[in-house]
Amino acid sequence: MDYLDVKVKFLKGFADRTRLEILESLKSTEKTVLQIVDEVEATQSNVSQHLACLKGCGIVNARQEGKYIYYSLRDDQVRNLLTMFDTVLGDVKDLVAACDKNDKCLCGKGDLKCLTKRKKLSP
Amino acid sequence: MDYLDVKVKFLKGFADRTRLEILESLKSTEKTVLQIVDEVEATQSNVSQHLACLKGCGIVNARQEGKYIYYSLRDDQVRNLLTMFDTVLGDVKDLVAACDKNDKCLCGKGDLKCLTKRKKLSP
DNA sequence: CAAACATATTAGCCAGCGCTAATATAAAGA
DNA sequence: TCTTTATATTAGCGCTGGCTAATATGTTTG
Repeated sequence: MDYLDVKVKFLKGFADRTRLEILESLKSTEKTVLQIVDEVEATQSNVSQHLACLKGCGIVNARQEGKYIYYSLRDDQVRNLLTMFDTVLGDVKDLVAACDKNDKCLCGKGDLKCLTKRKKLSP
Repeated sequence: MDYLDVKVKFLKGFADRTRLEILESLKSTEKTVLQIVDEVEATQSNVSQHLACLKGCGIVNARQEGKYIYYSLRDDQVRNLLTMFDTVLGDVKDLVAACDKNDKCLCGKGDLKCLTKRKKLSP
């Protein structure tokens, strides 16, 4: 696993809707798994898996206290990165949102091949 | 497609090895598709697809000049983001690289379920 | 116009990974 | 110890999306 692989893994850590919701909820303060489950639209199992993923990607930390496990953003660098995502998106979000017209991939679930769809619609 | 979907799409744009290589090669100056193909380990078709993707994600710009199309990083915000990735990774890259031991997902190609593998190894 | 060059598009394959449902582990309290 | 509460793990399904190979589109030049 070379440096680029590590970078890809790290970035994939952010590139998921549920994980972004979890990170958003951790921005203010550390939280237990159940607290996160309450704030996010996902099951306990699902949240646990995403937290394991975020931890493995170096994005969050875990701290055990009795029967609770508190998760938090790893450090201020990660917090800054999250903020920067929003800053950069401010400029381009409208362009990026115009999915069906310009591009073909990463359009999210159920919408994969915009081009394919377009062709099938106009025979 | 709400704001979170847009954010996910934008971040997915960065979360691929080939695309990161392309972006790295565009960091210095704008380039044509063939110039990029030369610098990156990928076919022309593959690079074209990734460029379409990066453009749709608002990460790169395209500028036609005669029969050539020059691609470049969208703006300095994107450039800063790329730099910041490396900065943040500096702290955690060793931890993130230790994949097989701690976590189960986003380990890159061919290594998907580390836990499953671990169980199969110890019966 | 035809040939050559540059880039984009398409279909199809298959691995990655997010989700659910069920089960396991672990800590705390009765 | 037995039960309850908190979290983690596993298997398996299904969609996503990256890759290849072939073809199409577009632009320049002879």
